[in-house]
Amino acid sequence: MSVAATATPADPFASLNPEQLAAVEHDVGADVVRPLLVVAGAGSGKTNTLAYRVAKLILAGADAQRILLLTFSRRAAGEMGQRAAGVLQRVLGTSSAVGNLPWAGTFHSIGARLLREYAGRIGLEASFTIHDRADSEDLMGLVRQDIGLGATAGQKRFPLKGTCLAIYSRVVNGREPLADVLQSTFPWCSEWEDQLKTLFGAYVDAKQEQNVLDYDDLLLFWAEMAADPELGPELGALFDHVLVDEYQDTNRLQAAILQGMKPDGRGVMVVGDDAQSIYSFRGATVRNILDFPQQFAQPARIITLDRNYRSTQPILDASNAVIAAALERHAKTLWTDKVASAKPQLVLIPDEAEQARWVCNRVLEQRDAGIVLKQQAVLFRAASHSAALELELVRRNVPFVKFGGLKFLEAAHIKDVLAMLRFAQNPAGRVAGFRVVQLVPGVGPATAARFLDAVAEAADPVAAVDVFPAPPRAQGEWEQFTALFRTLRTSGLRWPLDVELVRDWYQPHLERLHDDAPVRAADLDQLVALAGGYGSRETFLTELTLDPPEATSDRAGPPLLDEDYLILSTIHSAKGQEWKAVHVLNVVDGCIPSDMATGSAEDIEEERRLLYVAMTRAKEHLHLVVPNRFFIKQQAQMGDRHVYAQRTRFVTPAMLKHFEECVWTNAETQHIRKPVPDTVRMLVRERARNAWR
DNA sequence: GGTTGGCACTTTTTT
DNA sequence: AGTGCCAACC
Repeated sequence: MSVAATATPADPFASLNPEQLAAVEHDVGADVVRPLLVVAGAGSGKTNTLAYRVAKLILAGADAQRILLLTFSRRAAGEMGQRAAGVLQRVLGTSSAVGNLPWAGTFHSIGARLLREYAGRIGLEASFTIHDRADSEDLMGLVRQDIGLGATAGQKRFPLKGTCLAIYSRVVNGREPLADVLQSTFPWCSEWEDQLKTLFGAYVDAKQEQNVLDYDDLLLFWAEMAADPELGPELGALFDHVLVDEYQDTNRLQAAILQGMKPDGRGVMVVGDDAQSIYSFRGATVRNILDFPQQFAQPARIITLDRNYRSTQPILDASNAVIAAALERHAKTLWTDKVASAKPQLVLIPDEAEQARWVCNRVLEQRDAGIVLKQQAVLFRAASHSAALELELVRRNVPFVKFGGLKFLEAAHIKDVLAMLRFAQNPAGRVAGFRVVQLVPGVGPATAARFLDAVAEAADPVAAVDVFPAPPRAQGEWEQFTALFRTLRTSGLRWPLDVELVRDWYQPHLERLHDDAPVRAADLDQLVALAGGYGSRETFLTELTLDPPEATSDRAGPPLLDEDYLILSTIHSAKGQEWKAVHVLNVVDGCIPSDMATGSAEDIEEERRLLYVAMTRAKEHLHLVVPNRFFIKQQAQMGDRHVYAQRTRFVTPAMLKHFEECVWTNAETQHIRKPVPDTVRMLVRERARNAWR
């Protein structure tokens, strides 16, 4: 987005500023390409810089097949490839296939691909299936039952399966000893250290026996290969250049992968911004970007991009002020030559219902003023914060698409159908098998376990399924299930026929299990359509778990591409994006920072960065909305329990000069706005909190 | 052995 | 408020 209009078609590189150009041309054509760290502030043309460098490398003779480009999402990878291709096309004047980057993707998807290729060499079946987080939790739960760590082992409750997985994942991704992770992040589970160790050992065994990998394995196995004296260099030699985007959100394991593949750092370039690090809950650490310069045999060159091409100066002033209060950071102050007089607004609103109405009004006003809905976004800390707004939008017929939060793939009926496909793909996988076989009426956990044992022990799964005695209460239904399994295991089935067969088999179960079967059936039709876009069952299953369709829409079906719609998104999912107008909901203590994340100073710092990320998405208009009265979720429909919220602690009184404060009261609700002394507020807040302790 | 009903608990962000 | 877990019933 930073391309100045003055660029001539012949030399698109002329549009870059000196720092960007330095990054793009760094050691191009040199014998040794030294490691490079680009510290790129929000809106500083980071994506462009990466894309231009790729183009420059290819123009200088690099082989596109030997460029590894690691991004945070599939979407980012695609966009980067397209931009690079665009530059090449402008320079070369023709559309050539050179811009096609076969090795662009997320760490996880590239890992999956390498592991399939190298499966034979590392004692892995190439047909492995991949567990998403829910599957991994389920397996953790099964294993926990198996080894007798039921929820009531002893007097106190053993951690829930989700917590167990979170701990395990943290240990793996952070390369930290279990004891340290427990102490720092899960202190209430410390007493279970020994049992957790046993559990994790059994969990790893189970995955191996069942030929499944979880998200963490994709990185872990890759890191192990990279660390191997024989395989590591071989992997490294596949690529001349390794470029990593959003490096501030990588974890120790990912850094180890880089280190293993390119121990001398040759050809390695990473780009990131420590001020935008918001994934520490996933094991990401700012240390990666801070330590990068000294990580390799030779020190890395550092280039800083602090010229912002996105926002107006008043928006930057406010954002800079917020991040300047951070405890530790790479000092860096964004600047721009986009002048504007309007300051960001800090909008004080009586309550959440009014907030929804106000945002809705504002969005429509701005649309009337010429900003299409797609150029406007509403951002929030947690997916549930947009509930009231969604209702209001539906009521007033404003189309929208929501990013983040509940996904298509998490719906029970979708999971059922996918489980059948996964079971056919990998009959050793117990999570998928356990789920589908219990869909047959009369089959419960006990029968399912015996069935899966039989399948696992047999050399030929189809024969084992045929031989297994039909459960007495499941006759008829059982035969249909086994027939489907047999068909799905037949070679030569033309994808995506598989999905249609499963859907047809599932239809009666769907009607039996769900009242809203017609709605769910429509989802399944969508799944079938989606499947057509993939080449095979294996790629479909892999890609779907690694890159799930992220948007959910309350409207039937995905909106057409040329249709206009408002963007609703969690702040996390808004990373890397920009809009002309941005509204941030619930800018109050308890939401930003989230009440869940005020445990440690680091947690709070991350919340501060979160607000910074949200604010720096805005190009022209930024509104922070502060509802004064805040309804507590999770109470009876018409419940009236609420807390009085306060403006987020990240906007201090000293920063107010950067904002235009607006107070908005609706005539109907004015009576609520009697001033409440702070001490009383705190009391109410405390009481409301204590109700949940 | 499977299903159903009652009790207790958590509560964010995601590859 | 919804889910997950356990224990009593069929």
